[in-house]
Amino acid sequence: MLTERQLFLLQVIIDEFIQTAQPIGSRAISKKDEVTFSPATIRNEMADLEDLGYIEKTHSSSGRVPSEKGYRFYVDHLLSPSHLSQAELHLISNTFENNMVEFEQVVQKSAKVLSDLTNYTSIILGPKVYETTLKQIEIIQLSSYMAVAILVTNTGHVEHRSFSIPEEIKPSDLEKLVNILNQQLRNVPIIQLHERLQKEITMLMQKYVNDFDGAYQYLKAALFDEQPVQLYVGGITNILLQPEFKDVNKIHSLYSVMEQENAIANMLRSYSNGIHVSIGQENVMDEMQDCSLITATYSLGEEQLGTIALLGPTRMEYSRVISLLHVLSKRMSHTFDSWF
Amino acid sequence: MLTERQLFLLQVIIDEFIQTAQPIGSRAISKKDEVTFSPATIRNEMADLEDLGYIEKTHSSSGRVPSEKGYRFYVDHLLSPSHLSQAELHLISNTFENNMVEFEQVVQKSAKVLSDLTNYTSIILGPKVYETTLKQIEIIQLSSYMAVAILVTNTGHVEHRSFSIPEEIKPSDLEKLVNILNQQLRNVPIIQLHERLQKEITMLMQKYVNDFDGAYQYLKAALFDEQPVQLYVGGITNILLQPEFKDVNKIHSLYSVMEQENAIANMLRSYSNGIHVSIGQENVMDEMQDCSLITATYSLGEEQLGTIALLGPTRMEYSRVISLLHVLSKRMSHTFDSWF
DNA sequence: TTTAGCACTCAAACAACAAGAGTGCTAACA
DNA sequence: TGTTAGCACTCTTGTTGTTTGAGTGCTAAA
Repeated sequence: MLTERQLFLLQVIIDEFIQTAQPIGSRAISKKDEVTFSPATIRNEMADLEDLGYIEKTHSSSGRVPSEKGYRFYVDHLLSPSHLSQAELHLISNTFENNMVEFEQVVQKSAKVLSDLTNYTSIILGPKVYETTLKQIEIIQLSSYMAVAILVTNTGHVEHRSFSIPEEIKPSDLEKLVNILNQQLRNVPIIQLHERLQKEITMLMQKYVNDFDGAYQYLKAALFDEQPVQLYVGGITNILLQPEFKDVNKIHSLYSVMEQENAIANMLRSYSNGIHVSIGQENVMDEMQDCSLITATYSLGEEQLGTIALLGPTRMEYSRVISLLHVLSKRMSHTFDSWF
Repeated sequence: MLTERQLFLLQVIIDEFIQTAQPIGSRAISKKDEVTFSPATIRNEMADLEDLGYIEKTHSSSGRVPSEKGYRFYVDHLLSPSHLSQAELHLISNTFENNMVEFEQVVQKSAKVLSDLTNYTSIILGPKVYETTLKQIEIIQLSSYMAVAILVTNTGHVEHRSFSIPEEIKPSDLEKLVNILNQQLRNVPIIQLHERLQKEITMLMQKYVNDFDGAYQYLKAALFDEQPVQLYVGGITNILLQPEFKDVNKIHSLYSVMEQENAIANMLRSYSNGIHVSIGQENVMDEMQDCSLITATYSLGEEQLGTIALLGPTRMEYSRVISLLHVLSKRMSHTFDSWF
């Protein structure tokens, strides 16, 4: 168990290191106003904290630096909730007052405001469409052999896909098909579309639509193939401002993994409700083991829609970032709720 | 005027430097099989080439490095068209044989194949929608106070925008409005939409639709506000592999400017038909003055649609990149032509 | 005109050294 | 018994000097 004084010193060391990125020495600590005891005492305590694994030396006669275990303890036990400044709250409010009416817009602006306020990199996983329901399907013919299929969900999400129409299929067939699809599938959850289509509607359609099989084959690919994940990244260059990323190789490996949107998306999806902090080696992705990742979720009603995250060095302003994510995820959820 | 031998030496120096990124000395050149004269002779010639400004020394006793004037001369007069390898052509063919049916898909895959083949960064400006014509407008009501407007062009491009409906407007009004819009505006070039709407149709609409002014105000914002530019970037991390970008500050300034999509898009738009090479200081953007940018255009019929570009260090494989852009821009144009 | 020879220059790598920040330990102190 | 002053020791950082090697320019001979 740590003594009061050790807790205090650990907090001072981590707070200081987060600000300066420099190893902290006993003399520097003793100079602080809040500190009443001498460098020698501090050295003794620091030796103990080091034995316990909370801080480390970069070399045998250097000052101390928080270890990952130290950050973990700090996040779990020492964090005082930081209150955001008026200016920060104002900036967030401004972003959301801008009368936004689209998911994409909200998510994109949130990513921007997060990265602007923190100087870290924000990653937001766009709202998943699975739980939404179908509002309408449209097929619009562009030429005799091309058409675009459009699918609208109850949340105003629009998917579209162009496809080529085989010659055998007449426009009238296509029209009938769309009518049937809309009649039968309206308000069906997107995730059930494919199944419902195969089980219940195939028979019906074959009866009314000539060459249903041909049409269906094309339409299926156009409408129900899996859609690309939507990942919004803000302030990717902020990483370059951090002194821990002076090395081009580090930057390269981190940026490379950021390009793999699917992997990032899956990783983000794996976090449940609430705020999660992954420090250094705790991260699943190897390339992020010099970083900390803080995640939160946003939702529509009870339904968790997506994840917002901030990526920075392990020397992160945990307190501020957590408060910010808290405010922003609430704000996003609130905005979405207000629409429906 | 340069002598034959000077031309030859300039070519050798630039070719060699493009491969190695190291200053080239007289001895290294003399060792090449094609070179029959001695290091001393080469030194004399190099001194002349330096006086003329085509090559430079990095310090007083170093080997020579091409100057920007040297690259410019190389590109204008010395470039031998490189023939692409079977493997390269194959990779491009594979990309395009994948039965693509959408602009976005073609552009995105092209960006990827370009960056993969070159290890530079590809930037593609998405097809402009101005010259396309309106195929159809749809308005789909999501709830009593929200709707999504969808606009489809003859090229299968889909724009959509959610908007909130003021209470005064009845669904029936909305429906009438859409009908009139479709009747009057079908096949009108997108760029003329706004003007046509104001000049010719306002009167008609006011007659049939209650509270037209209210509805129009909302719809206008939803449909006709300027759309965000579409910029596709491939292989942004490739820049980090180049030895000239070991410095984090350089990377930061370049990446920062790449984030300003509008500025990049405008810059790319300013290039006319054909292939253009901007070397170092020739670039309009300050942040790119250590880079070379090579641009080409793609089109639909006679209509220039967009720009594809490659960004790399001034020490770029000009010959190969130009050949590649040539092939790819043709291939893209061809694909689009085949659709319409 | 070309080339061999040679003196000269500069960057890069390395060692030696001083300064400074910080530590651990011991002994004295409250 | 916990705290602190004092001191020897360690390691990084910055400076300076040296060596090595690649490359140049110039001169004189072929």
